[in-house]
Parts: sequence; C-alpha cells; structure tokens
Amino acid sequence: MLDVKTVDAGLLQSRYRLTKQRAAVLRALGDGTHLSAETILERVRAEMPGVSLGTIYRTLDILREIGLVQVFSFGGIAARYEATLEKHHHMLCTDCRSLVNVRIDALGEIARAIASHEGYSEIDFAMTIVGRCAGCTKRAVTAAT
Amino acid sequence: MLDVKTVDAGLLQSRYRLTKQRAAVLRALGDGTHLSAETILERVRAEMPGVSLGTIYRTLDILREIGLVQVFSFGGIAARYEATLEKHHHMLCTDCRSLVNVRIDALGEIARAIASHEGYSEIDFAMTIVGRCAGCTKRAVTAAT
DNA sequence: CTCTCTGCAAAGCATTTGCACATTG
DNA sequence: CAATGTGCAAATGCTTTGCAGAGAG
Repeated sequence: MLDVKTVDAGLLQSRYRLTKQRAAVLRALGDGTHLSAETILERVRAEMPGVSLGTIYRTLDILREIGLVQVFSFGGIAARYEATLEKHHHMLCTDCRSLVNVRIDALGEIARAIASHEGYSEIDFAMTIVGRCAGCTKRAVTAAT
Repeated sequence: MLDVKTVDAGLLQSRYRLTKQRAAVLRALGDGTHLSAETILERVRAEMPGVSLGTIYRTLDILREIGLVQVFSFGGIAARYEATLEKHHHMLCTDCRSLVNVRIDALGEIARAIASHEGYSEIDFAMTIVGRCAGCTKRAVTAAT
C-alpha cells in the first residue's frame, strides 16, 4: 500500500491538494485491489457520507495522472482502479469477472521492439489474459455432470 | 476480406439469416478496418438509408459471436470492429486514436503458460501497445519548436 | 403461419461536466 | 484573498432493449 508521504509528495509536486476526500479514496484503495468507482464510493462514504461519485472520478483521475493508481478497463466492464507503482498485467475471468495481477517481464522488450520499429514513441502496453479461472472451471465441470 | 460463402455458412450454422442489412454491414467492414459502430452506420446508410444503429450493434454482435468479426475496446474509446479471422494484437495512438494491427506470435506461448499455471481454462489474450504514432510524434516535435 | 429481423424510441450504464458554494494555503 | 476542490444534478457517449410491424422460409 502507498504511504501518505509518497502520496503527499506526488500531489504537491503537481498543483493538487491532499484533501480529506482524496485521502479517503486512497485508504479505500489501500486494502483492496481492482475496485470499481462505485465500490470505492461505498467505502469512502462509510467513513465520510456525502461524498459524490463525481469527486471519486475526479480523484481517481488525478491519482492516475500522477502515477499512483493504475486503471484497468476492458470492453464494456466498468473500469477497475488499483493503487500500485508496479508494472503488471491482468488475467480476467469471463465468468465471475475476477481480476488477477500477473507480472510478465518478457513483454516490455517485445512491446518496445515492435513499437519502435513502427516509429511509436512514449510507449505503454497492456496484456490481458481472458479465460475461466480455476474456481469457475471447477464449478462449470461439476454443473455439467 | 471475408467472402459471402464464409459468412453465409457461418450464419446458417447458427439460426441466423443473411439479411440485406447484415450483408451491408459486412460490406462496410470489408474494405476498412477498425471501424466504430457509428462509422459503419454511415457507410451502410450510404447504400441503404433508414438502417438503425440498433441493427448495426445487433449485427456486429452476431458476427462476433460466430467469429467473423473481432472487437477492440479499450478504456473509454468507442469499440472498433474488424472483419478478420486472424489472431492479432493492436497498437493504439493516444493522440489521433489510430489503431494498427500487429502480429506477435511469441505471446501465445507466454500467455498459455501463465494461464495454465494459475488454473485458467479457455484462454484468450490481448495485448495493446499504447503510444504516439510516428506521424503524431513528428507533429508534436514540430509544434514544440 | 411461424420465427426471425428491423426501425424507432426509450432506457441503461459508466463517466464527465457546469455551476455555486466550501475549503485550502 | 486567490486558487483549488466539492456536491449536486444534468449532460454525455456508447450500447442495449422493448415493442409493434415487416420480412423470410
């Protein structure tokens, strides 16, 4: 989890302030990963009622901008937010929609080689593996019997 | 481009009919790739006014279901549709939002290894490289001078 | 004649935005 | 005080859906 110092430093470097709402969003993100804006709102409201969804989105966008949170969005599913500094990829279950982080170190080299070959600059890349997780696979097999 | 035989066979295998509208959607997709539903609508209406956006979406969904079109969707951008049977990945320009296909054969093995290690079944995977294309990079550099 | 398809318009969902007021440094 | 942040509600953009009539086998 991100500590307050890192966050504060990040915000201050830009012109942003560390308000109660923003701190609450970070706290909400802290102990869980891959939360939707809606879920984050619920968590934040638990300790600070009256916070609006708009503020959640605005905060998440700032945090993404300064690099403290990463966003995962994939066809039609509401975006999921995660407070982390580590580059990683995702594995998504098509049944239960659970999301798991995976590190795939080999990708960086591959992606950069392809991108620079095509003249692309300021590269980022994201790999998403889509399938049926172990739990859902077992459930599906059992149900079929 | 997909020929009518392939399409018709695909549709007939399921309970779907090859209507004029569906044929028009396929024709619209044929010579261009990565079209949004809105663009497809324009093209279809050029030869068949009165077609509705709902029909476009319904058709695209059927074509995806039977495997004749692939959908690319990425955070906040309208989905792009492409009529192709070949597995591939994408490179997206953050400035002009152009989309380019890339084949990265090495990924299959990597993805399958990771997925099966975690117990995932029925795997698919998608890599998206995000950056600034050659054209936009040049333009940005020129603008900065 | 039955089943599938279509256009239309309305609804849905996630996200963004305008505005007046509150808060911060 | 000047700049930034907030809640609220309305607006947006993309996509889906219900329905009644049209078309296909």
